[in-house]
Amino acid sequence: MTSNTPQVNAQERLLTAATEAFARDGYHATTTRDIAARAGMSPAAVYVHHDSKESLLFEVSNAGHVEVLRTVQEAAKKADNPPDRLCHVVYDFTRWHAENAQLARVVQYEFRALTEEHRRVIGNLRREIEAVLIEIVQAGVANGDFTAQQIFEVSRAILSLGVDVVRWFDPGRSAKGKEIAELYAALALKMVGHKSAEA
Amino acid sequence: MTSNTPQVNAQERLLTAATEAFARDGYHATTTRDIAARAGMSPAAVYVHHDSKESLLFEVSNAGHVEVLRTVQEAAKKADNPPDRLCHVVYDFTRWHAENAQLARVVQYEFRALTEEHRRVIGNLRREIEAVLIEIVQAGVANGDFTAQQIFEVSRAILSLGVDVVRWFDPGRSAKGKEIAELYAALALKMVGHKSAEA
DNA sequence: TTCTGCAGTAAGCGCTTGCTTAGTTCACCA
DNA sequence: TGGTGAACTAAGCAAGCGCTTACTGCAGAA
Repeated sequence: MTSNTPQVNAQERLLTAATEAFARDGYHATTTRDIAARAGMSPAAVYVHHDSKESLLFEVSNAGHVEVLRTVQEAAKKADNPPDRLCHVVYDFTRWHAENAQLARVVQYEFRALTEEHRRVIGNLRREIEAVLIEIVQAGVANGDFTAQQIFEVSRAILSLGVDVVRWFDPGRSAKGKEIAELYAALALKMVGHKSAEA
Repeated sequence: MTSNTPQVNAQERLLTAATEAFARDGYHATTTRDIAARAGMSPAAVYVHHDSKESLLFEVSNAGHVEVLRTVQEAAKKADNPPDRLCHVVYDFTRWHAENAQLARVVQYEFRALTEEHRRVIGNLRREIEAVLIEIVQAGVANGDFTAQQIFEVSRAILSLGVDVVRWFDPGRSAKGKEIAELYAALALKMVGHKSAEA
């Protein structure tokens, strides 16, 4: 790849640059000049492809949330009994947050920087993501696999584990994402009161 | 209290104003003019009492972390067997995050806005807070109360529950802090593999 | 060869930022 | 009464912000 060959198109390069910058410094501490420099362009080039700094954030956040939703929805299809479905969802959810640390950081920490309208869109995606987990816990309680009393609260607590990974995870120094994901899947089973979840 | 009577001294008023503003908008989106206005002063008055915007953040963050550390240390003294100590620590830690939502938000979300030097100070406090939990889990595993294999990882996961409360907790609409704290204490017992933790 | 339109830039506008300066007010004390 | 120091402010500076404008270079169509 020679110096003049663009690696990918400019729009995609800007989204990658924005993700890196927002993850590193946070939305408000990132300048449009930072983003442009990371993408190898002049500050004005940002506005050739995107309406505003906030719309750049929205595109990143939206893409990230869609990825998470798709990830948990597909995980939920990997088994048909609640305990195994729960394990797959928690495992994939957690692993996604560890292995996509930068994007995950933007997804989880920059919600409040969005405009009210964009917050509504992202809020709906978040509710869909939660719903996948809640539905599994409900099914497990209904058929006697789980003994949890407070379905919504326990579901949210399980998601908290994965979400909080982005706060402390360090790709270099932490355990591998797979290992954390495996542990959290096992913890999730215990939290919902799965029969054989005490080892 | 008449119009001219200051409610508390100016320095304290500024810290309260900063906490509110940082919690609402985040550090980088808060202006020193916001803070001054909330404290009922001119923008310049901030600098009579504090060196910089960042030092204001540090004072708030430091005070918050010290409160958390004291809270968990005192909770750990409320019992002498690991299961009860774990319950007290998780209960008080979680409840603190719910009932001090604004301060907790600054504590958990603005760490990266601190200077490197201040991050070191706060980092040490965070390690002390974690250590209280880890010590209890270790003691419980040592004496056979708990069966957890990965002590550090499980301890951090338990803290994640309380930390993540600040992301979704809404004093008006969520359940009471006490109820969440009680649930999380029970979940913590299950997570460490406490014998009678399956209900 | 001329025209069209898109990608990109240099320059900079209007505004806001954190913070400073020079000055005022006022309680307190010798 | 006059002096001192602390609390506070009006005004504003230098720098940086998001974003715009007016322009250039160039690939492809006519």
